[in-house]
Amino acid sequence: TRVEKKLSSRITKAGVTENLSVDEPWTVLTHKKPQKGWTGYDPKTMRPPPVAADTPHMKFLSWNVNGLRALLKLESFSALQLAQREDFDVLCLQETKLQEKDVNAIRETLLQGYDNSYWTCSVSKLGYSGTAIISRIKPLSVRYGMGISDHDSEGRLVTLEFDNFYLLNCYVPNSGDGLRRLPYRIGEWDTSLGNYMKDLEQSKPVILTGDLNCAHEEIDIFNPAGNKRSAGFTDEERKSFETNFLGRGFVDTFRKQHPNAVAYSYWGYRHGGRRTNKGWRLDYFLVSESISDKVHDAYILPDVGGSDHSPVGLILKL
Amino acid sequence: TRVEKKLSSRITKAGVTENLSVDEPWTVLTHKKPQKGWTGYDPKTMRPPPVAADTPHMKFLSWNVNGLRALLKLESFSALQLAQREDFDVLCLQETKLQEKDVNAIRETLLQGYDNSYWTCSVSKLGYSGTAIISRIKPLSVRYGMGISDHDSEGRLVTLEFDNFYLLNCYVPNSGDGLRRLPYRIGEWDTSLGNYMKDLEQSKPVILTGDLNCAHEEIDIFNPAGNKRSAGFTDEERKSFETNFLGRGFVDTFRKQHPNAVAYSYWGYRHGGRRTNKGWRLDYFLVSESISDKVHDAYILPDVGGSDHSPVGLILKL
DNA sequence: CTTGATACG
DNA sequence: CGTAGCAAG
Repeated sequence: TRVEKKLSSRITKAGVTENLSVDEPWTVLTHKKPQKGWTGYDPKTMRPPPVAADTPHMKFLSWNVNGLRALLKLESFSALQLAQREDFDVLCLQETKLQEKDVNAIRETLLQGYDNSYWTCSVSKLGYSGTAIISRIKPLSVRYGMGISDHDSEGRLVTLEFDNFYLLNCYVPNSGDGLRRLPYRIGEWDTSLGNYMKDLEQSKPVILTGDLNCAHEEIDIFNPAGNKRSAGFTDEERKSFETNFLGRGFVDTFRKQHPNAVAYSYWGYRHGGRRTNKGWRLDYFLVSESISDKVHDAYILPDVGGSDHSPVGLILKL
Repeated sequence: TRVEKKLSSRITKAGVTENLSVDEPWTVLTHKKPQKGWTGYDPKTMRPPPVAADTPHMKFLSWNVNGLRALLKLESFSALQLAQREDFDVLCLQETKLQEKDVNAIRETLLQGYDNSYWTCSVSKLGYSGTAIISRIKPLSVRYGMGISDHDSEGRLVTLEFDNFYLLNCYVPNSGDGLRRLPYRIGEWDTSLGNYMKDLEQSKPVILTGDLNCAHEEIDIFNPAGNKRSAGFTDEERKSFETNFLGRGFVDTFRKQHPNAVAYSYWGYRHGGRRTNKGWRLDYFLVSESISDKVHDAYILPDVGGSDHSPVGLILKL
């Protein structure tokens, strides 16, 4: 079964593998061309420019892996190689789909050099949702969930406290087929999360990363008109995104850095979305306004395969 | 997904493929050596001796395919090649795991030259059980089930009437984990099936083939001592096999032909059973005593892969 | 289309 | 270990 998986990945995801070949998705990008004063990442390598050697900074990667065990079975994927190539300090994962009983075995083998890892699993539905933060640096404190039992049974949120900020890794509930969960998502989850972030912000700036399950604007989705009633692009979710996050002082770092970039972080498996770049930008780094000018770059790594999402990155000057 | 399946089959089932390479399973066989007057099949090719050109006969193959759609996806499997190689007149399948809605598409593409096919599916549990008979010759009549509604909802039995016999293709209920279904299996199914066969026998001889889910004697299983409480080798099932079938005048054709052959037709996937020949003989051709001397040969084709069972064969002189 | 849990073998 | 249906995305 291992071998089978690995071969299939090679076959079906050819070109979106570890060798960083620049594939379709990027060719239709309309990033601003690099120009004098450009701070964005290189549209050819899709990697950010180096940070000056004397500038203290931290590098974050955030990735909805759509099942961590499946990812780790892929021959085309190596966590170690990803770490060496991207050199992140902190890795945030969403949709690990792990059960509590599987966490220990995985945490110990996943990544050497990142000895601080914090995992949360859905206790209501096994093998569903699940998030984790894996860090080189030991945080000052850890919190699982937001302290509201209605929102904390699906392993969707981990908060780490560092010296200069809180880092929140979140997998926002999908509104689901027929938008059955839209009321919960908008009326309860998003508002509670916004409140929780504002609470934390009273002591330190906040970074929220993860799959926020909302493509904010038309530029963030391949077919805006056709998806007005699709989970993740309803007016309600987009409005909620603005009201609860942007309107409360959190900055969409990628969009701020790359105002005109058509760049996606998710491509559904269903209709060859990745091949045809029928994507959505659902994965974010939002930061408190007070630290938004410390962003060296926010970026997306669409060449990293193994999931229906690609990782997104943030480099923050300290 | 197609490609994936096919590759995996090549890899995991190497050696048990279409090229008829004689693999492990057979090397420990203790068939009687071919000798003067030997009528059994060649232990090297595992195929029966030819029938004299002027002897009218029919050739039957019977196979628990463990999911027909999965089998047909395998690159290593071709129904046409199987038909050409084995030249059967009638093919009986068990555990097709088809739903009614999938039958038509499959029946039309499965085998040219075998235009008479009769399919039955479980209506109680979708994708469970299911049997079929595929024939060159058009039968005189067809019957699905045995006319007892308690036993007819899982698509386990098809009866075809030919000129000189009834052919029953059956997938006997597995007694299940913890032997939870043993009482039903013994007390209801086996007895009802025996009665049904005796009823039919009043008009014509009967042939029963299929996965009878019982290894009759110690010789029919790799580890008799360790499986005394395993479904398929309990004393209750073995006794029922004798009482309801052998004791009522139906002959185990393979065992009659090859009294000392250690030969299996099933190897569980769970512990590399096929590789190590940890097998069971669960698949049979039983025939009415009145035609038991018309058996040219009964045999097993352990070199045919793609399922946890191998096909079994019968050649009957007419 | 893909993951994972579950039933069944 | 493997097939299949199911929920979920």
